[in-house]
Amino acid sequence: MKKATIHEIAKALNIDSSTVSRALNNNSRVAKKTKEKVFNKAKELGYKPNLLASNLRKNRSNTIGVVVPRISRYFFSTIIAGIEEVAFKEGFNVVISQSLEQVKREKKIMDNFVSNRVDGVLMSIAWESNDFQHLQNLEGLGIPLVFLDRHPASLESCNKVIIDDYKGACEAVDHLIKSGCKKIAHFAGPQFLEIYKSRLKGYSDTLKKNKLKSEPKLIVASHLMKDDGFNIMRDLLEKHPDIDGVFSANDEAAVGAIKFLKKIGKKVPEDISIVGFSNDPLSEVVEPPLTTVDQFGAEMGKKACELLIQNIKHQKDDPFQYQTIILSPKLIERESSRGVIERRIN
Amino acid sequence: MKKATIHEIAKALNIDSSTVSRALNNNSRVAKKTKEKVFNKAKELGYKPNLLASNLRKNRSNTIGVVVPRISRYFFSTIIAGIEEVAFKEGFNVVISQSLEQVKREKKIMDNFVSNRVDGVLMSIAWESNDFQHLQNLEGLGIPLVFLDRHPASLESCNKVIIDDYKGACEAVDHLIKSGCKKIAHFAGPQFLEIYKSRLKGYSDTLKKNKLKSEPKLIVASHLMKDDGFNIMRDLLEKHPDIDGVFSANDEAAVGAIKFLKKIGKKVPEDISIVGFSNDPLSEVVEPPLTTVDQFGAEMGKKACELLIQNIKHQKDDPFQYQTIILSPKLIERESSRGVIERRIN
DNA sequence: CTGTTAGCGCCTTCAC
DNA sequence: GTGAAGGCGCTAACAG
Repeated sequence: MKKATIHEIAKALNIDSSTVSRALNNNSRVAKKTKEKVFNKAKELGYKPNLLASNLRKNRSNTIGVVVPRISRYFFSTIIAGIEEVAFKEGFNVVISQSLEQVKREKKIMDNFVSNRVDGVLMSIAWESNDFQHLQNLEGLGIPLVFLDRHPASLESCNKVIIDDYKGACEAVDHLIKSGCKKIAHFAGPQFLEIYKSRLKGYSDTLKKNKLKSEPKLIVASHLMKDDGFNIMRDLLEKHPDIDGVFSANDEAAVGAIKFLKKIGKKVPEDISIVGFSNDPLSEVVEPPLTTVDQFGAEMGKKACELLIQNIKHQKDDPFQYQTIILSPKLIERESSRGVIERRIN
Repeated sequence: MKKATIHEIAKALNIDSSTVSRALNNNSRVAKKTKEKVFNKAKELGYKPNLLASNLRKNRSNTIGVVVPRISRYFFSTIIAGIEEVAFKEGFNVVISQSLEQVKREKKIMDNFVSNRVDGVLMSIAWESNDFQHLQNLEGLGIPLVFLDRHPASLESCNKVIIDDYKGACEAVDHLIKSGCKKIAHFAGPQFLEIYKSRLKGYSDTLKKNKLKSEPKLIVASHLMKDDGFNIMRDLLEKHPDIDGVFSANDEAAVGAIKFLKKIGKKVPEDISIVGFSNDPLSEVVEPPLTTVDQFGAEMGKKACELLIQNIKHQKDDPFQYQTIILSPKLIERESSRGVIERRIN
C-alpha cells in the first residue's frame, strides 16, 4: 500500500530526486528527454504527489477556505458555485465548511483552516456571531479575509462584497405599496448583522416616505427559518388581522408564512402580498409565485473570490487596503402570474 | 507574520521540542506541570499546530473526502449533514467537493483527495460516469471508498449505502394507480446508474402487476433537471394528451413538469397526478403539495460515514469485506391537501 | 541542465 | 519523565 515517491522514480532512472521534482513541476531547465522519462516512470509506478509535503515545504496550500452558515440554502450554494468558478480558473482549490449558524463551529473551522494553512478565507458569518476575535486573529496570521453578504455590524475595516440591502428593501416595500398594501409587516433578521439592519431601515424609510406609519409591533425579528415565518405570520395575524403585506428579510421565512396562510385559507397575493429577499428557484412554482429580491449569489461569489485572490497575491508588496464591493439587487416580480392583482376590500 | 512552532515554545521554556510535542498531544508520560507550562506558553505565542507537518509525519490526515454531484440539491445537502454529524463525533474532518455531474471533475477531485491523503472517500457518482478507473485506483492506494445512493451499475464488489429504489418506485406507481391513473408516464434517469434502472423496473413491474400496459413511448430518460421535466411533459402531452399520471425519478423534474402544467392551465392532481423521488422541503408549499418518495438523506449519510470509518479503522487487520446497506424509502402523500382527489372524466 | 545540501514542522523511536 | 536523533516527501538555494 506504500505510495511511490520522487525518490523511487529517481532511483529507477538513476537521477537525483531534485531533478525528478523539477521535471514533475515542468521546470523549464530540465531536458525534454528527462522529463519524458520521468513522466513515464511516474505513471508506471502510479506516482501521486504528496501535497502535504509539498505544501509544508512551500508554506502555502493553494487553497481557499469558505465558511457559510449552511450549504443547503440556495443563496449560499450559488455563492459557492461562483467562488469555485473563479478559484479553479486561478488554480486554487476550495474547501467548503458550514458553521450551521454557530459561532462555536465557526471558531473550530477557522482553527482548522489556519492549521491547514489555507491561503485565504471567504466567509458569511453565523448569525449568533457577536464575538469576532477569531476573525481578527486571521489577519495577524497573514491570512486575508473577505466577507460575503453577511458581515459584522461592528467591524469597519475589512474586505467585503455585499449587495445594496437598503435599496433592495426599499424596492420591495415600494412594490408592496404600489400593489395596494396599506399595512405591511416586516420579518426582520438578527440585528447583529449589518444586512438585516439595512433591510429594516429600508423598510421603515420607505413606509415613511409613502406616508405610512412604521409600527414597531409589525416588525418581528427572528432567525428567519421556515418555522419562524409560519409562527410569526400566525401571531401577527391574530393581533393584527388587517395586515395585507409582508416584507420578509429572506425567502425561507416567506415560504413559512405562505404555508400558514394556505392552512387558514387566505389567498396570496389577493389577501396578503409577500416579498422576500433571496431567490430560490422554487420561488416560481410555489403558489403563488413568490416575488423576490435577487441577490445574485454567483456574482457575489465571483467578485469575492477575485478580491481575495488579489489580496493573496499582493500580500507582501502592498500595504493592506480594505475594499468594499456593493452589487445591486434586483426585484423579480412574479405575483401577477394570474393577471392583475385584485386586492379584496375587507 | 511567521507562525510559532513547537521549537519556539521549547526554546522559551528550555525544554526539548519533543516534550512540547508530547505535551500538546496530551501524552500521558509528561509531567502535569510541564504540560501546563507548555499550554500557557503556546497560548501566549499564539501557537497554531501545523497539520500539514503533522499529517505528513503520520501519513494520514484525519479527513474524509466527500464527492457529490451538487451540494445545492436538497437530498445531497442532507446527506452531507448526516456525514458531518458522524464524522465530527468520531474526530474526523470532512472535505466536500462537487463533481457538477462531470467525470472530468470527479477525476480531478479524486487526484486531489489522494494527494492530500484523505483517509477515506464517500461518493455519489456523476451521471455521465461510465469509466470507473479512477475509483478502482483508490483501493489500490489503500483508501477505502463507500458509495452513497448513486453507484456504478457495473461495479459488483464495493461498499454502498443505498435505498430500496425498486420498492420506492413500486409504491409510487401503486399510489398513482390507486388515485385512479390509467396512463402513467415515467421520467427516467441515466441508465448507467443502478438507482435509475431500479426505479424504471419498479415502474414497469407495477404497471404489469396491475394489468396496465408499460409503453416504451411513455418512458423518457433525461438528466432530470427542471427544464427536462418541463420539456418532457410538454412533448409527452402533445403526443399523448390522455396521460393522467407521472412517476418522476426525481423531484426536480417533477417541479419542471408542474411548471409546464401550470402554464397550460392543467390542474394537478385533478388532471394529472405526479409523484417524484426525493423530498425537498419546498415540496409541501409547491402547488399542489407534491407527493414524494423520501430517501432519508441524513440517515444515508450517517450510515455511510459509519461504514467508512469502520473500514478506515480496520483497514490493516481485516481482509477487505464489502458491505451493502439498504434503507427503506417512504412515500409521503400530500396530494390530498384539498381533500379527496376527484379525477376528471374526459 | 543536473546534483548536493538543507530544511519545512512535527512525531516517534530509542536511550537515559 | 525527558532529550537526542532521524525522517515523513518535497523544494529551493547553490554549485557545477
